[in-house]
Parts: sequence; C-alpha cells; structure tokens
Amino acid sequence: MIPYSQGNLMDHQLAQEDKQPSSPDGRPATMELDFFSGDRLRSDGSDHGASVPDSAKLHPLDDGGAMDFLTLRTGVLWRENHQEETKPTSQLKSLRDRLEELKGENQKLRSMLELISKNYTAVYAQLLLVMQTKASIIHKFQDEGLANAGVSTYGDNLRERSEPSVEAGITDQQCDGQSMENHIGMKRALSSTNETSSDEGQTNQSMTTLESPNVARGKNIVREDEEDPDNRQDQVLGQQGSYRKARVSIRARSDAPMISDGCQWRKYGQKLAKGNPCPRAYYRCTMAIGCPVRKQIQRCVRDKTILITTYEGKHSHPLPPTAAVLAKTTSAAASMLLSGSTATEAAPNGNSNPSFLSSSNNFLFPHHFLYSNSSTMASLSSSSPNYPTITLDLAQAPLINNHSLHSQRALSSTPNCQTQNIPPSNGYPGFLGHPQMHMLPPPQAHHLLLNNQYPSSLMGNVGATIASDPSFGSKLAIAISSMVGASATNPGMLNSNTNGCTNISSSTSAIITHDDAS
DNA sequence: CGATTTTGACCAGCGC
DNA sequence: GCGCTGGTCAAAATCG
Repeated sequence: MIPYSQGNLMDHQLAQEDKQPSSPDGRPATMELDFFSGDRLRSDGSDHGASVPDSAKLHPLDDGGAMDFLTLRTGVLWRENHQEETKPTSQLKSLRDRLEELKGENQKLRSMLELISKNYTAVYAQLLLVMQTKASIIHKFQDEGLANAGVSTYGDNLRERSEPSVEAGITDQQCDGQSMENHIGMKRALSSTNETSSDEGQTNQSMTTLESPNVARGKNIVREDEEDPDNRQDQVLGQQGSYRKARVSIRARSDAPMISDGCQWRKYGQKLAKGNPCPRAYYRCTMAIGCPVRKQIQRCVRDKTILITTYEGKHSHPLPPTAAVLAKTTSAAASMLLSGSTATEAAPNGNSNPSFLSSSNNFLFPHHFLYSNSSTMASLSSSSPNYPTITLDLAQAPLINNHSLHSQRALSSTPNCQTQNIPPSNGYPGFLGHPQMHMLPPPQAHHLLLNNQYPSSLMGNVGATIASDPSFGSKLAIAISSMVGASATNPGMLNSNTNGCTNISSSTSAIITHDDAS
C-alpha cells in the first residue's frame, strides 16, 4: 500500500556508501560501527533525522525514513494538485474518494496493528513472568539445598550476604546484581582466607576488583592483599569453580575472530566444546591487574558466520569511552538479570522493576517489531539456572566484514589477540566494527511497516534495521542504566541521544535465541 | 625480553 | 564411583 520498497533502501545504502571517505588504496575507508556511540548517533542523525521535522515523523524516534515517506506522499499530493487544473471534476472527485478510502484503510490497519501489539506485549509479559517465577523457584531451591549441604554457590552467597559479620546492613532488598557481585568477591575473599592461614589479616584484592561503589564507600570490609590479585582470583575461581554469575551474550554476524569492544584481552584457554567443531576461546581482561571480567568467544554451530561473545563479570577499572558503553551495558544487563527474579528495587522512573526484560521499560519489545513472535532483542537463557544468561542477538544483521576488524587477528592462529583498536575515522573503535552498518540508512522502524514485504520478510529487515540503527546501543544502554541507576562512566554517550532516549521502545530490537554455541 | 598464545593437564560439577 | 564436559592453570612456544 505504501510505496517504500527494498529498492529504496538499497539506493539509500549506495548513496551512503558513496559518502564514505576513501582509504589511500582507493577502497572505501573502513568505518566500524559503534552501537554505543552517541556522537555517532548525532553525526549520522545530521544526515537523516535532523532534516526531518518532528511533525513529519510517523514516530518520535523514526528518523530518515519518515522523510522519504513524507516526500513520496508529498509528491503524490503535489502531482494531484497540479492535475486538478486539467482533469475533469469527476475524475478529481474519484481520486479524492479513493484517497479517503485509502486513508480509512490505513487507519484500520493501524488500529489492527496496535491491537496486535498490545496483545503480543501482554502475552510476552506473561511468558516472562512465568520464566522469572521458574528461575526464582530454582534459585530458591538451590539456595536452600546447597547452602544446607555446605556447598559454595551463588545461592550460598546470597545467604551469606545478610550475615552481620560479613556485611553489616545489607538487606535482601539490596539484592541487586552489583551487590551479588560483591558477594561473589566477598565469598572469594572468605574462601581464600580460609584456604591459607597466612592470608589472615589480609584481604583479597579480588574482592576489591569486584567491588561496587557501595563497597568502595565502605559498606563491605575491604583490605588490601599483597599477593597478585589476578593469581589469587584465578586460584579461587579454579578451586571454588562453582560461582555462578550472570552472563551477557552477544550474537553477531562476523567473519572476524572477535568483535571489537574497546577492551584489552588476554587469551588464557581454548576448548573444543562438545557438539561444536569450532573451538571456544577464553579471554580475560588485561586492562588492569585483577580485573575479573572474562569473555568467551565461539562461533555458532548452526551458522558459522555468527560469532557468540559472552561476557562475565564487571570491570574493576576505568574504561575508555569506547569500551565503557558496552561494558556498562553488559554489566547492567547482567545485574538486572541477576536481580530479575528477586528484585524489589524501584526503577529510577518510579516503576517497580521486576525484570530487565520487563515491559515496564518496554524497550526490548518495541511495538514496531511485535508482528514477529521472535523479534525481541534480548532473551533470558533458562537452560542453565546457575548461569543466567541474557542474549543480545544481532545476528540478523548483515555479515560483519573483517576489513573493519583490522586490529583483530585469527582466533586460534595469531597472537596478541586483543581489541585495543585503532580508532576509525569516526573516532570510535566501534562495537561490532561493521562498515556495512554505517552504510545503511538510519533506523527506520517504519521502513518495515512501509515495506510491502512485511511481515513475511520482516525478520530479515529487522536484523538489518538493528544493525543500521545508530541509536540502538545508546538506547539499550540508556534503558539499562536507567533501571540500575549506576553511575555512568561514559555520560557523554548516554547524554548524546537527545531525541530518542525518552522513548526507548521505538527502534530497538533483536532476536530471541537459544544457546547453540555448543 | 616481556607479553601473549598455545596446549596438555587438572579440577569441579553433573549425569548415569 | 566413573566418565564426560566445561573452565582454568601453567609451562612451553611464539611474537614483536
């Protein structure tokens, strides 16, 4: 009904591609995509969104596409107006009638769309509620059972948290993700203290590395450890190995060995997981001694072009802006995930915050994409209750070209694998390093709506839209950070989105997935 | 020569 | 208890 085809999109892409600066060798310069860059959002927005008056937008967050749509419609009306002078009145009346008819039809379709969206949201909320309840029961069961058995587990940490001798004044109501990490750190500290008597009187640096601002302010007892915290932590981790933390998994198409996230990593292991011929690589953050953050990288067994990066832990050091956004996002997601089943903490907006995925913020379930039952952006992995994992699936995006990952090296055959990137031309190392994403037009949720092919081809477009959405990361980070209320290490990014942050639900999306890396 | 990767060994959890 | 699997360690190899 509405004349916006895939061709328009491709033409737009080509036009954008022509605008890319060229490298000395004549090829278009590589420009990595930084999903979490607000500056990038601004710069791109100047090409599209900035030129679109708000009144012309179909949706507050719709940027470039609205202009195209408006232009197309305006063109039709313009032609109609000029034809008025030459066409017979009856024909004009017929056209007007037809126009009114189409308007009415459009209105009906919009109503139907809204209804479907509401229904889907309601159903999804129920589904999540069920999942959360299930996870909560499992956690509770493990907490009680394993604690009674004297096994050190994540649940055990929860139990110990309220012990005055360990942490005074920490209540169950403070059982958010960060405090959980504190407890993991505390548990490690206690464990190591128990292991070696010579450790008494000292404290584990690893705890410090895991501490939250609350810890730093003295809520927990933190002392300095003279030993190498990294080793200590590794030992404790290796020996106690049962700590369970939330993980944030990112799936993205890439032929590069690693996505660039702005951090520096050292590979410490590689394993062949059962059922997947691709090895899983283990990395730990080396930007600071004792940083507890680790990540695993593995290709999807079903689709080798999909790179699955799983982050665990929270950085214990300041991050460069390029890394801070992703780190904050994953950390916040993990925190929310951990607190999801038990959270009583109110979100900054005043809403209770039952879940990171809840509809209270609704950014994960944008109504634009509710036509597909699998087009949500994040998912809880319920397959492993001890390792709650949230998956951000960007795998529907176009393949990430390895040209953009110039600083990366082969996963298994090249050394110094790290993501300390050479800044691209836009000044941001990028998150997924995806030149194609730069070339795509900015997000256009309503592009999907305008596309005649939907909903049959919706899913493919969803991925492209996510990938092309420069505000995707920002909105995601904003949404998460708004819920956890953590201090922003990169306020520049978070504040940069001036037109979209108030309605995060508008243009973010990804795909619910299952854990199929192994 | 320091930093990093490689890779076999080790450990803990889990299912049978 | 045994075997399998995932995760980590640490010595050796490699790289810059």
